[in-house]
Amino acid sequence: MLKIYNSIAREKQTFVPIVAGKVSMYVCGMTVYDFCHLGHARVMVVFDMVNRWLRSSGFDVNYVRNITDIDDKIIKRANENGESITELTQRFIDAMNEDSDALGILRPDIEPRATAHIQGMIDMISALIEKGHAYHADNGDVFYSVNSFKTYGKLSGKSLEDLRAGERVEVDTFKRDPMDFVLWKSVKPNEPSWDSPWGKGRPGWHIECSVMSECHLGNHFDIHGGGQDLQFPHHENEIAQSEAAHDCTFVNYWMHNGFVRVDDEKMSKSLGNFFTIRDVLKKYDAEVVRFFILRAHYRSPLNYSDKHLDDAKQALTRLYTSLRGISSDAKHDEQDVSAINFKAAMNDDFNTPEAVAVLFDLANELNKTRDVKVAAQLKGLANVLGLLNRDPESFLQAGNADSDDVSKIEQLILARAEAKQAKNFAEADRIRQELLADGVILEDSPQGTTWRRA
RNA sequence: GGCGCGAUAGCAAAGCGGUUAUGCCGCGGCCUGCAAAGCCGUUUAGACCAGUUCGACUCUGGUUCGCGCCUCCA
Repeated sequence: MLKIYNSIAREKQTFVPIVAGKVSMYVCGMTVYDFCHLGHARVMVVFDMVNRWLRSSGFDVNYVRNITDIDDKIIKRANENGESITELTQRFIDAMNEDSDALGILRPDIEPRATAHIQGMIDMISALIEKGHAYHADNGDVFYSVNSFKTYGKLSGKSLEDLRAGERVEVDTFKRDPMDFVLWKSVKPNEPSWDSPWGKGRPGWHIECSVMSECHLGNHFDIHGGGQDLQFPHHENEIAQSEAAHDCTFVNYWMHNGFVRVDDEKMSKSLGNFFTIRDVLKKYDAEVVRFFILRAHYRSPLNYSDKHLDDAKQALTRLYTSLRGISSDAKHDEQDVSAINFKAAMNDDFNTPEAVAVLFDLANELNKTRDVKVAAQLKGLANVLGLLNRDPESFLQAGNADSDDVSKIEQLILARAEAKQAKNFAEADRIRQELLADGVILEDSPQGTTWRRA
């Protein structure tokens, strides 16, 4: 029985899908005006893990992750770069896909783009106006009237009074209430626009997700995910829009992943303390990054530093080392105690740290027994998390741009073998040290010498 | 100011009202020409103060500290 921590209920709840055996899941994806950073990596990896676990539990999953390809920052960046919005967004969609592929993320079933759903947004906004939930203001914008939605604030636990009392509510004279948010922005010079009943303009941010989820998953679906920072106002506003437009519950389970932090502060664009995925991948193997994310619980904060990545690398190396020299398939036995423990952990709100601990228990058992069945168990369970898919040697020997090339390493190993043969241990040790200085560790065994990178 | 989350060993990170989490690091041993890896053993816990209980890291209350949201953000 899968339990999910439901943000809107603030507790773990047993997951019951709307349609037995099927799961409809929508995750807020990227705004494509720049490279993805580690915070984005976390959302992608976390919901990829959720997607994989649901599928391996037998659910027929329909996973939708949107792409926001029109918004203020995109327009601004395109103008700065002197390129078209289409060029800019396509460039960063391509980059996002490269990063996501590197991290071993399965593509969502559908990746809708906001600009392909303008008509749907116009339709929903019209419906909201008709029902008295939105109004066309004097400045030409269309606003959502938060007062018209009695349960506004139920997701984030905020009340309109408290929000209005907050210090940071910006005053906009065209709004009926300071908390009203924009559904449609009237056109401004040098901005893209679409025709609408309210004149030329473009959509506000929140409406796209209400429309794209409706289009691909219907008015009412199972899981909606995203980073914690989207809980308010984005997801709160989505609920207001969708539930007002459809008169039914929008989403059954809300999932929010925790932040990636740097020095105990949230990694974010505005703070400027972010690391792009591609920069991190220059230094660390993508699987190490994936493992680093998965060994923490998805709702916990995750501190990023080289030290923590190094630690994750060491740990993952232990798993791969245990698999060295054993060829097995990646099929696990569901009845084995390890699979039972793994499943219990994953079904407890996707407790990947505990699931990963099961992998280490198996690695220990494998090191002792060298049993092919244990190897298959380890690989099979790890694969559910998108880990340990590679040949161990290729992981252990993977280098980067400035690594020594393999032929040089093999030559030195050969020379060392000769020295050892001649009992010239001083020379043998000298070669070992020489390679070690270049980050190459040699390991002698009765079958010969193997190597890996530190 | 309003709302919420957290505090676990040297570092990271989970479960659990009483029984080894797990990984890295450290230490001792086995193994090795020497190493590395591995195996065996082992040192470090539960911010603070009360309360509940036969028994609390785990439940309750308070204190302190940290973080997040309330503005674009994954």
